[in-house]
Amino acid sequence: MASLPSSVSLTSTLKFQPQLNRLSSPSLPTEKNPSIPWQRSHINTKLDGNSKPMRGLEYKEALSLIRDGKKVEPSCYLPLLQQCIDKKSASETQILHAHMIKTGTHQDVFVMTFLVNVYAKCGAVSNAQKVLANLPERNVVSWTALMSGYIQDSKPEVAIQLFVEMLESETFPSNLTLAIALNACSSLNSIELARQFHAFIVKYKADHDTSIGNTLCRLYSKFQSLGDAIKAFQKIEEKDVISWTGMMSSCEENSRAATGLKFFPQMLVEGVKPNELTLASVLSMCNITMSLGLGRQVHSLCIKLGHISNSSVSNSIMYLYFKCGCTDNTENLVDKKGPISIITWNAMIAGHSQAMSLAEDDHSAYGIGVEALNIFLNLNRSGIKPDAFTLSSILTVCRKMLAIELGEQVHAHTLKSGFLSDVVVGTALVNMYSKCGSIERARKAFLEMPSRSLISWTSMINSLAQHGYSQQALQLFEDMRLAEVRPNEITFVGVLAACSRAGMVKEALEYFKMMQKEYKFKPLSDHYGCLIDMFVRLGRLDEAFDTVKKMESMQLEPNESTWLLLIAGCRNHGNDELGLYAAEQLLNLKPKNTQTYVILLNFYIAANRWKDVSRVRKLMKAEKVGKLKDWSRISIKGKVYSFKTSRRLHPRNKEIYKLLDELLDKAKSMGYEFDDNTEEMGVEDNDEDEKESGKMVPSAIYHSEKLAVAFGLLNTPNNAPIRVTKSISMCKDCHTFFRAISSMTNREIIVRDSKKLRKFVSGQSSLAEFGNAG
DNA sequence: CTAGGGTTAG
Repeated sequence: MASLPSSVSLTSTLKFQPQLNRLSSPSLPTEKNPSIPWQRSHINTKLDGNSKPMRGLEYKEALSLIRDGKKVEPSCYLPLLQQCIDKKSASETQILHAHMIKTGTHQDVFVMTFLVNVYAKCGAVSNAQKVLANLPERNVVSWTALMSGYIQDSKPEVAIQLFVEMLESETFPSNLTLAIALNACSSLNSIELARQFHAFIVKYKADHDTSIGNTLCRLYSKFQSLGDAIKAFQKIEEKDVISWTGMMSSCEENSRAATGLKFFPQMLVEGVKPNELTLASVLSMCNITMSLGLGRQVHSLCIKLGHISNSSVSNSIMYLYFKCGCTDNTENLVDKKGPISIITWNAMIAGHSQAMSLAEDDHSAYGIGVEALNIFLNLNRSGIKPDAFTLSSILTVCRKMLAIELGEQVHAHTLKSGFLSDVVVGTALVNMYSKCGSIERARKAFLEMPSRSLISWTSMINSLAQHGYSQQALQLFEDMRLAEVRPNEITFVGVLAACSRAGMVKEALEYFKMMQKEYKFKPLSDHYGCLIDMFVRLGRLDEAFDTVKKMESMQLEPNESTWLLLIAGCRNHGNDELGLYAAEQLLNLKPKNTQTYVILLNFYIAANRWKDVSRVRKLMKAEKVGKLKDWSRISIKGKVYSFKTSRRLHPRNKEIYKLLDELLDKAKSMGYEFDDNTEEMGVEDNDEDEKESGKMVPSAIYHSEKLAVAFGLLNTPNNAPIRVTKSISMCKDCHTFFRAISSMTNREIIVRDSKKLRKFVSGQSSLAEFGNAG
């Protein structure tokens, strides 16, 4: 038994309202109020042992006696009142209440106390209040019931007021009362008040109690104070499954899934058995952190504990396997007895969509995308209707596959099924169109949205910035602020990118400042990246490098893209010393990476440092660094055709090469000059002969994208745009050549390579550049 | 009273 302090002073602990300061101290347990408040389950508003749910017959008997207006034992009302709670029926409660008054039962304090509880739980707080007012004495149960009622009635402040009155009337709160009071703090969104209650709780050593501790933990989590949540959790003497599950959920809510997962093995070690909710929570965190290994173990645990048939659990596991690209083991997870639920379908599609980002290269990502589309087709064949989750996921798949035609079909589907008004679907459409090269349709989709979220605005701002529409991006940012939508860090990435593309140094620095001063956002690597990019574009390399140093001083490690930006700038503006430094940093950061070596090589080639070129090549050989795969692809009528530089794989290659040669001649006559790059593409060798001859750089005349475009010209209608995707960066010559072709053939040519999207219309080109989000 | 639980957009 917990010992109680000899006197209780609330004035030092609870300072919510001025009147609290006038409180007298509640007295110690008395006959009137005999409970030791923080003993768990000592007081319970539910019926205790002798009033288990009545058997049908007894219940009916009691009911008929009451209907007949006969007097019954007070305890007969209890199961009937319990029924009223279950049904949440205030009117039936009133009928019973009237009967009690008629038969004199309203003198029974115990039954009437319970009646307060019933009214409160049925949402009839005023009735509860009246009953309480007529009671000769109040106890902790009736006070607590009333508080609970007011919370349900969305009047937490009244509940707090009642708590104060309760103390004034020298009634001690039970652990349940305290838990309810804490919930009132939660509803009032007042962490200050919660801390006062917490102090009160600590003072009476109730923080060791399981229910109280659980409640405190969740409360602090809600107030985004995870440290306090963990402290509250640690104070709990007997941590039950709810404590552990709550602690882990709290971590998840506060974006600390990895921390949350650490509690799981501890829980098992302490011998607490996880239930379905625990497992669902753990799996959800596995999904966030992509913990496949742990996920597998949890999977077998779920089977062992018999929870695998729980659909939340099995869908979570399936999602994990798919998103980690691990497609075995998934068959058994689908319940084959009934129709597959839409959530299961969605988990499969979303899993594939996520897996695309992890794929080794674009080619395998494309394959996973095709899988996702097949699942979508099967879903439609099964007769189940796709929902907003399905459509937004599948639009993301289209975005990642750069499949604008498919995206258009899904768009039509969306319109037909009425999900176009869904904000997430609308945002997915904006991004799909933007990434597939159509900023016009992205903008149209954005304007047609009935409502826009922070992410919608951010997507549109970033899209405009990526397509080089800096002014429009900044204007939209101002519109967003006028619409009173609060931007976040990623919005500012778009804003700074817009400034960077347009060389607006002054504005960029202003927004950078605004972000920190007005919005209290700490700059991220991406924000610095935009500034570095801006200085690099302007050839202000010193300032670019200063920005890198500034970034380091802010404890932000420069990343791959930081160094890549610097290297590109140094190559364009001939700063060998800084460029080499950056290249070496990159090599430290990503050793054995093909891209890194190619960059290093190109740097030396451009600087005519041939000794270094051969040194790096030897190093690549010694370290067995792989080569990049180069191919270009074009999709015509749903079929995909792949091309490789200088290869003659396609059955119609004669026509293709003939057309290319013709176009080349014609372009030359119009002033185009072929520029065979000395640039090392680091691509895989086309065949053994070429390797033998030592020809390291295949001629740009027949680069794979040229072959693909020629094939497109041959096989699509005269006015159709030609869309080609390429696995690595496109070279300068192809760029100039496509400008010429677009004017000669009067065709729109769109090429998406690993970094940029280029659009060629009537001899002009426009560029969309995608950062990491692309 | 503590316990929500599968799947969507930057």
